[in-house]
Amino acid sequence: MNDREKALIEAKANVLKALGHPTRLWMAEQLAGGEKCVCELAENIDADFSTISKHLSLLKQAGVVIDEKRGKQVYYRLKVPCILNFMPCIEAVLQATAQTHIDLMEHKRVAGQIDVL
Amino acid sequence: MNDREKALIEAKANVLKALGHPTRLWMAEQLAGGEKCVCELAENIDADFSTISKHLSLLKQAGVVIDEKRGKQVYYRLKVPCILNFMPCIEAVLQATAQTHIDLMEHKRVAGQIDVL
DNA sequence: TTTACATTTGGTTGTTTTACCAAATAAGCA
DNA sequence: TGCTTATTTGGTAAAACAACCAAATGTAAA
Repeated sequence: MNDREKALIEAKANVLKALGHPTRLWMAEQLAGGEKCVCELAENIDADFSTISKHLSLLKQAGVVIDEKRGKQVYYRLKVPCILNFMPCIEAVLQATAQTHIDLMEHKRVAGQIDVL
Repeated sequence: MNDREKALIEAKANVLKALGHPTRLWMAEQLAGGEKCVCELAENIDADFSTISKHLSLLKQAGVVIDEKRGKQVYYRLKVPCILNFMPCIEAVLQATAQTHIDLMEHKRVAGQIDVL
């Protein structure tokens, strides 16, 4: 792997990492419905304003959102809306995992191993 | 946001976080081409075997991959192949960011501000 | 049944992330 | 102008992460 490839994969990982936090992912999902100001987002997040601001700034620096100040408020919106197209697939991962757990449990029952635990 | 929604968003963020590391993202991309054993992946990664193993185990715990031991080797594969479908969109984010930088620089030139920096 | 190989686990350390508080900044309004 | 509201920035402590080394495990082959 050469330097260019390495830089590319790092950049991509960085975008995914930005979305890899519950608060930030939630924010991105909210913004999929259109731009919101910080205060609107904050209404539904139980965290300090400064924390919220830092999450937004991280999303911005990762290139996921852009901000625009209008009057007293700052509005954020998704820079590239496709960013949430893959949620169905992420959910499929979760479902596959859940199914694995169910299968495991059912095997246990079949084998009668629950009783001995 | 209720508990169930909270748990769901945390689970989804966890999958994204798992992919949000260059080594792990690279591994996932490799596995998109079919299963590989640890040693095959390791060939192209400059890190301790134990580090590699831990990255794989994190991907597994996030539900992104599954492993199977065959003989002396352990083979990993993507559990839900769609997981990489969104790379084009991630790349679009990077490109949008790059474009912003280019625009910024061009404005600077137009305004002749480079000289005064 | 030793020996060698492939991989994982446990422990440690340095780095990064996250959250909070307090203080700074920026804009509109009295 | 001075006040209030909206948001960001700086500092700090606690938690999580990533990498390494050494040691353990499981499997195959000698």
